[in-house]
Amino acid sequence: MSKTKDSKTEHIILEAAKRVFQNKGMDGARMQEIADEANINKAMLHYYYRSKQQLFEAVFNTAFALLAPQLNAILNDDSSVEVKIRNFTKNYISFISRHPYLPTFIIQELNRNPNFVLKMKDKKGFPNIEKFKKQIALEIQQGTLKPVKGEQLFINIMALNIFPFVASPLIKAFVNIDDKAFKQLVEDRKTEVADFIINSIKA
Amino acid sequence: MSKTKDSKTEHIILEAAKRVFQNKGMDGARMQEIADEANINKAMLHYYYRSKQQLFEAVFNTAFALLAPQLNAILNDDSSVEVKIRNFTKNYISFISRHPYLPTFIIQELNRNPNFVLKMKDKKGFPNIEKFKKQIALEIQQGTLKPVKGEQLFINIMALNIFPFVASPLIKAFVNIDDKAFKQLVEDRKTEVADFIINSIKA
DNA sequence: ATATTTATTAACCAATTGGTTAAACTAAAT
DNA sequence: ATTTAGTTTAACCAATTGGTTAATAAATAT
Repeated sequence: MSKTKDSKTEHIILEAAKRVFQNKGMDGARMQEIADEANINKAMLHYYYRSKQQLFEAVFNTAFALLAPQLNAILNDDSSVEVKIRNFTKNYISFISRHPYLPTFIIQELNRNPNFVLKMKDKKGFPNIEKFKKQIALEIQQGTLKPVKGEQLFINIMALNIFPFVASPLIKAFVNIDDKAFKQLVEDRKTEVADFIINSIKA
Repeated sequence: MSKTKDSKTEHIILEAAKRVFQNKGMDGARMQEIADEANINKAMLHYYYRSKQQLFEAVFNTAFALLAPQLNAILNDDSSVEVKIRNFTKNYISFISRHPYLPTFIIQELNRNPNFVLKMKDKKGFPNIEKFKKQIALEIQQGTLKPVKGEQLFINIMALNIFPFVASPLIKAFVNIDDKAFKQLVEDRKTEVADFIINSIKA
């Protein structure tokens, strides 16, 4: 941490901005709405964050900083692939249930501005897949896993865990269930998804 | 088809609107930009579609109408689960490669306005999961499939097929590959994903 | 040919939006 | 006590945006 300042107002603004950007996106969000949400004069937003763009980036960065360690858990942890997948699935679904807006927000904004992710890649703590790939190759060689490419397995794990949250309105409609049933279904996935993956790749 | 009209201009506008809405979304799109894209006066947009909202809905409906039959393929086709999954995966990935904007657009806009999907549910042709659930239950009983809930399997199939397209900027960054390598990776998934699923559920 | 309906355009408009400014208020430093 | 620096506000501003209008051009019907 470089800034010891972090005035109370600054923090209140960031929290309000988080809530508004989260479900309106950059384009849909209005500075006035953020100000109202923070019970504060609109000029304060510019006083602390200069522009909408900079306020947005502050929100995006904190959101991403929250998500990245979750992914690093599965990429860099030292336990066996099976244990990692079981832990990750349970933890990740539990994590997202507490921040359901997160993946949608990040994915949506990265699609809007794909070169935005490049700035992130340099920062330390940015998820890197290399160690995971080596581990997969090793376990295949040891005979505990069927042959599978690390990249593809990683994508599958991400897809199975994240997709239901990103596409929740679609899923609710197709499967024809209400919010409560959806919540239960997601809860079930904490073990369901891990079993599904392990079943597929275990030798 | 009710309208034999469909003037040429009307069609040009819809195509232009598709392109703009597709990568800017409802909030980010500008009527003037759509007009420019169509090489036409902005007033024409209102002449044919009255409002931005109605033009958007026209675009959304055509997009959804394109996607729905793809999903019905796996839900209502009569072949075995294994065959269906193999066919669907290959066809769907090939389909989306031709319309890479589609799933992101639909998911993004449904998240922006979740009750929008309710209007869709009434229309015939809206994907329904019931038949698929019965088929899964039957094959489990016959001993060709391991026990698995139809809803969860359906979600897994959707997730594995759709997610890479929705989260492509994120995946490219994590797996550290460029557009070309990503394209190859997606191409590989035409068989990869089917194998992954079948491996997991086959008794 | 002429009237009438349909298509198209340029100019305009009111509302919204991100951002600024100058003045006022507050708290800390002298 | 008073200067000083930081904080907050109301009012304002220029640009943008979705949408309208009135006039014109093109096609269709009579």
